[in-house]
Amino acid sequence: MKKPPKPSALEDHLGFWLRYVSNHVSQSFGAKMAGQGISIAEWALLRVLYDSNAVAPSEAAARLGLTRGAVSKLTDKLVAKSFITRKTGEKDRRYQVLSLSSAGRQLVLRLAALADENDAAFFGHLKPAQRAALKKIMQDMVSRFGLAEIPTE
Amino acid sequence: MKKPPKPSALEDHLGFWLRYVSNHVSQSFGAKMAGQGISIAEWALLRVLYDSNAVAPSEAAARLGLTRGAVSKLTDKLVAKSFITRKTGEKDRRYQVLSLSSAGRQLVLRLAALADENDAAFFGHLKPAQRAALKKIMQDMVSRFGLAEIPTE
DNA sequence: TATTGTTATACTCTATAACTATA
DNA sequence: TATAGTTATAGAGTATAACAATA
Repeated sequence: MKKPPKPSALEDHLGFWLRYVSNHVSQSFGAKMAGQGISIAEWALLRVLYDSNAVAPSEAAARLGLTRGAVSKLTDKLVAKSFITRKTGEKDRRYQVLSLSSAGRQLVLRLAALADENDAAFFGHLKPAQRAALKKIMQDMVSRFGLAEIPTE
Repeated sequence: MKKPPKPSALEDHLGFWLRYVSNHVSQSFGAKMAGQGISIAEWALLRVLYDSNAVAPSEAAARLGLTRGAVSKLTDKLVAKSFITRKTGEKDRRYQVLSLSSAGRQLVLRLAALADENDAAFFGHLKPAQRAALKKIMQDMVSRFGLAEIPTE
């Protein structure tokens, strides 16, 4: 009697476990952001603008790995919520200048605190050495494989 | 002069790095599946059916953390591709019985091999002890936080 | 009534590519 | 022509909830 081949199970893969945990961490984070009326993609854009205020949409798109169209829509939403402003460039009127409003700047501080909180809730129980090792492995992989796109999902 | 507060950066969070890597691993895997004409969600359903052939859609939905509606559509697609069959239950005609066709069974073997390949490509460079530690940490988190939904994305 | 599976509808997120205005 | 931003369209994936068949 021939026994059926036994293909690997989902749980045999490290990628499965990584995704499992990562999905939950992100969902939890997404829920915290949603509680503030902000999507994760919006958060990423806000965070970019906090670091270098006055960024053109095309530049933001490049940094976030999104299309200009996607950034255009994110911008619409954030402008509608008064967290950012959008002005036409002075020298070259094709460009726009995106900047955080002061409400936007405050929001980023609040969201960053939530991000810290979320990370602590999931990883706080690990020993510092474990956290460091985990981070190092992930960062190594990013450079080893030349992984490009930043997670915006 | 008051200096602006410095909120944590995206890269300060372990969750960010986990997602960064996980996204790439999954995208790569998804591309391999797509090469076989199968989505990741379809793959997950196929894999469930391989383990216990003759599963009701509602049961599959429960195992995968999807709605019955979602499973209904996945089933449509897989039946159309002749990888699974769908019969009405004999005892209780409300239930259906989903089973792999022999083509489906072969497909699962092929896909599982691709999954192995994908995992090896990303994690093969790690030392066995590192892989084990990584897996352990992830599994610990799953049980520690009672994370329920299996990743189907 | 309760449950299974189906389906109509909607929503979110994103991409592609055509379009407008500016250069 | 070339580039920035916009927008029309589409597609993937999923949920909600109403529905038909069956129990």
